[in-house]
Formats: sequence, C-alpha cells, structure tokens
Amino acid sequence: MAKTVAERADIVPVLAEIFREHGYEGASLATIGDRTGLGKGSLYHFFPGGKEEMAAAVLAEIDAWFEANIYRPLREATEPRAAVEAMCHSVTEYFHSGRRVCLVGAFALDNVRDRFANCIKDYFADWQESLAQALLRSGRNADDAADLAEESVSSIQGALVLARALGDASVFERAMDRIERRLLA
Amino acid sequence: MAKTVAERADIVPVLAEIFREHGYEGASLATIGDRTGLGKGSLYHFFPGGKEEMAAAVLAEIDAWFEANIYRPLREATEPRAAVEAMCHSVTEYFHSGRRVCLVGAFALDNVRDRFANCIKDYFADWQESLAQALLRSGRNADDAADLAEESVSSIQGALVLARALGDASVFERAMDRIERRLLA
DNA sequence: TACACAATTTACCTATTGGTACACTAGTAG
DNA sequence: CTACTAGTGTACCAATAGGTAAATTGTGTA
Repeated sequence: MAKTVAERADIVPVLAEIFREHGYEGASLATIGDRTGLGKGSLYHFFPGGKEEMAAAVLAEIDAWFEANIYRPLREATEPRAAVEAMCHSVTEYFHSGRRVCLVGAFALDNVRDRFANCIKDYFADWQESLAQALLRSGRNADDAADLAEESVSSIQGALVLARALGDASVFERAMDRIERRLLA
Repeated sequence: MAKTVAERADIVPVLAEIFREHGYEGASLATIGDRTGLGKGSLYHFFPGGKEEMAAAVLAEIDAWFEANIYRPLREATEPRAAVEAMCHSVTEYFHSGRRVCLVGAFALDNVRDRFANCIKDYFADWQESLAQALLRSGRNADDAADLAEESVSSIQGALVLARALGDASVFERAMDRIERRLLA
C-alpha cells in the first residue's frame, strides 16, 4: 500500500494551480483530492480549516514569493533602475507571458474578495509601494513615483485580463514592454 | 394570489447584478430565485437552458448596451475626439467609478471563460476596434491607433481590478483621467 | 363565454457539495 | 519491543446544487 507521505509545502503550489484554473467556488474538494492525490483525511489533516484555509495558505505563499522576488529587491536595490527592469522580467516569467492568471486579481473580482480582503489589499498595496520607492530613488519626485507605480500595477492586471479574454499572449507582452519603457523613461 | 407577470427584459438586469456580485458558480438558483422574486418554474420558462442561458442573456444585453452606447458612437462619430471624450464619461458612469465590476472581465478570469469565450472575446475586440477607428479618424496612424486602443481597454480593466482590490474608487478615477488625457493628446 | 397559452406554483429528483468521525498504518523515539 | 504520532483511507452526513414534471392560474382574443 503506497503510503507516500506528503508535506504541506508540496501541496500548496498544487492548490494554487487548482484555484487559478477553477476559482474559489469552482474548486471542489473532489477536484482538489484528485489533483493533489490526497484524500479528505489528509487534506483536513493539513488544513483543518478546510477550503478557506487552503486558499489562505495559497495567498500567503504568493505573498511570500512576491515579497522575496519582487518587493524586497525593489525596496533594497542599490541600483533602482536595474531592479525595475528585473521586476518586469520576473513578472513576465511568473505570469507565463499572460497565459497564467493572477489569482489575487481573480479573487479581487470574485465574491470571495470580502473573505480575503486584507491579503488582496496588501498584495497590491505592497507592490505599488515598493515600486514607488524604487522609482523615487531612481530620481523621480514622490507624486510621479506613486502615480507611475499605481498605473503600472494596474496595467499589469488589465493586460492579464485582456490577454486571457482574447486568448492572445502577445497582448500581455506588448503591455509589459510599454510599462517597462515608461518606468525607465 | 399575486400573479405579477414578469418579462424576460425585466429579469436580465437583475441577473446581471447577481452574477456581478456572486460570479457564475457563486450565483445559485436559490439566490437567483430570491432576488428576482421568481420561482424555478418561471425561471426555466424564460430560460429553458438554465443558468447558462441566463448568463448568455446577460452577456448579450451587456454587448448590446456597449454596442449602442460606446462602440457605434465611436465608429460613426463625425467628431471623433468628442466621441472619445464621451466614451470616457460613459465608461466612468457605467462602472460607477470603479465600484461596479466588469462582468465580462470577471468571466474572463474565471473558468467559465471557455463556455463564453466568443462573447468575451468579441466584447473586448469590438471595443478595441471601434476605439482604434475613432483614433484613426482623429488623425493618428493605424499602428498608433491600434496600440493606444489596446492599451486603453486593458487599462480600464486593470483599474477595475485594482480599485476593487484596494476598495478605493479614486484609483479608477485617476486611471480614467490618465486614459482620457492620453487618448486626446 | 370559452379557448388557448403565457406565466406560476409546488413537489420532487439525483448528484454533489463541504465537512466530520474514526479506525488504521507506518515510521520513530525511548 | 513498545508507545506515540504524523499521515492516510473509508464511510458517512446534512445541506444544497441544478434541473424536471405537472397541475394550476390568470388573461387577452375570438
């Protein structure tokens, strides 16, 4: 009998992909069980809070990833312009050039927004603030930096929506080019 | 016994609001029954295809509204710059300054995207094309017009996501100002 | 006045939902 | 060798899901 012991850390990325594909309501425990290869027993062992805790864990991991790979580099870069450039490339890679949905953005439009309002808000607020900080240190004034950061974060989300709606990844790539050009101008 | 006869045309806007609030999967027939004040019998009388037909009807009505109020004016305007300006105002009003979600955008991020792929695609393609046409006739070259139109449509969606995520309508208003300025530059 | 038909109510159906209870297995520490 | 524990599998649960069937109501028209 295969006992193949699992770990929480291995499950969360799978959960993330499931929520991305099906949304919160659309991701049933049956689907989750199939895709993770875990029975309900194991699932509720790792996530006693059920689906809600699973989604929270996914959001926490996403936040940790962005903190480590996007926000902190932007905040702490000695070379802010290079950090901005690096952000653009990381983002393009992370979202598979627009073929991958932003789970936080999707949750924001869904009715689960209320349940995870804080996570969702922080995700975008942190992004905007860290980017604004890098722009500030690259020589812009505070107002321009804040405005440009807000526009960029917003545009990335819009490009993800449009790319997916049109089924055309090039929409996202064009948007990222525009954003990078404008950030470095 | 109150018989209060209903009409399909009266129901669709209510359905639209329900789908906006709860998403496709999240909008149960129970909720729909409550909010419309109609039993399942009436609902299936008007929409024999069930939930899917209800959503399709909503998307069709949205498309018709945009065709009449946004796309056609852009395409047929004798004064294209004024039409672009009018579009910006209509859009701001339609989305309640970012407090109201774009159902088509939300569906695009959801897993129901596949089911309504054509509607969703057309909505954005038509918007982009009609806007590009107005820009073209306002004196821009074809490439600039197409690019700027794509960027604008994309930015509107992004602004809706971000405004809702942050619970801050001013994000949307700033975005619309930027877009209008750039379109009329 | 009676017919036809649109609209509605009510009752019912099966599958699935998220969640619980609990017995069980396999390592591991003493 | 034994006791403990993290992880697993199975069976079960009430509630709800979307959907169906048919009897009933009212209303405009001939």
